[in-house]
Amino acid sequence: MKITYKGDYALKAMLELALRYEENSDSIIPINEIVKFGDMPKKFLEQILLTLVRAGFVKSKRGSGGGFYLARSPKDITIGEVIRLIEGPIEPIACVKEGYHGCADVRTCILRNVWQEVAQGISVVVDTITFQDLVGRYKAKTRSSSYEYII
Amino acid sequence: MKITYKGDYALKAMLELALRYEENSDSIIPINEIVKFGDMPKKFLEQILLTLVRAGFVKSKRGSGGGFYLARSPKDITIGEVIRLIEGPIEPIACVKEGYHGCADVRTCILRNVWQEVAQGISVVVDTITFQDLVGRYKAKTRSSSYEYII
DNA sequence: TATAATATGACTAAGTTAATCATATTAGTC
DNA sequence: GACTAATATGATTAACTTAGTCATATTATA
Repeated sequence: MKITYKGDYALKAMLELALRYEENSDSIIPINEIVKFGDMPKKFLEQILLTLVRAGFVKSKRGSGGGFYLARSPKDITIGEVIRLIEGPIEPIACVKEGYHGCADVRTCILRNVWQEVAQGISVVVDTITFQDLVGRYKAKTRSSSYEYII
Repeated sequence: MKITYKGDYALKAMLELALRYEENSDSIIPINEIVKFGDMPKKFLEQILLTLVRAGFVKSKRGSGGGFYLARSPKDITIGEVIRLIEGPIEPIACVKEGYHGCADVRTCILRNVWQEVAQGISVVVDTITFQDLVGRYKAKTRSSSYEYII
């Protein structure tokens, strides 16, 4: 039931871009700034951002003055989409065969149903939270209790 | 968000023991019988059963005529307990420091909250389903649609 | 043209998973 | 009491994944 650092980094990077999108939807964020807040290895983050770019969540601009920015509004991107991109399906176990109809054995089948229910439980959370929501949470937290914010 | 084969095997073995417990709570099941239904490598399953024994879910009897059996009634064991034993905490990311109060950075903290919500969603499923429930599902399936059962 | 930035592919160390192998121990059965 | 069927346990391993690093190419701006 684990998420990898890759997924954690991807969400943190997206959150940073979403925060900047809020300020100014045209601003381009160099990777160094994302690294600065997220405490992530730069080269690893490059790979992750490349994946996000290819999937159409993020756009990039090369050359000096270049960087990354959200391709869509934060309110139109759920964290579930990003998690699935980086981590694969949220179902704990995928059925091995494509286009299968029922499992070979009832015992196996019953456990598959459980995994589907677990996936449902996860989906309810991650497919309803958008990056807009996270930005909102961020603002609420920094406004109401900024003294908790340790640099 | 994956479960490993180890966890899947553990649940399948427990389900088998629960089915047998239903029939006769005193019966001892040799590992070969568990293997037969679960399509699991025997030696790997031995390791898993040993973990289940040490954790108190299962008891074993050595020697000829020996085998494994549930230590408690299936209605008193949730699948969440077994999942946690084999896979570790269901929280997708554990907070690094013990006894921490708040995260070092608000962005990180917000994502931690999301993981907690995901864990909650998983918990609602796995901590309410007992092996008794799985036995019930098994019976319902084999009764109502036994023709789907392919050997 | 120099430079600041991303793009991309190849490579790698460390850890995890899913086992296997060898051997010890135990408890019935003949 | 020897034999055998079974679990107990530790050591080892192949394959895979994770979390990176390294080297180099490309691009755009100043």
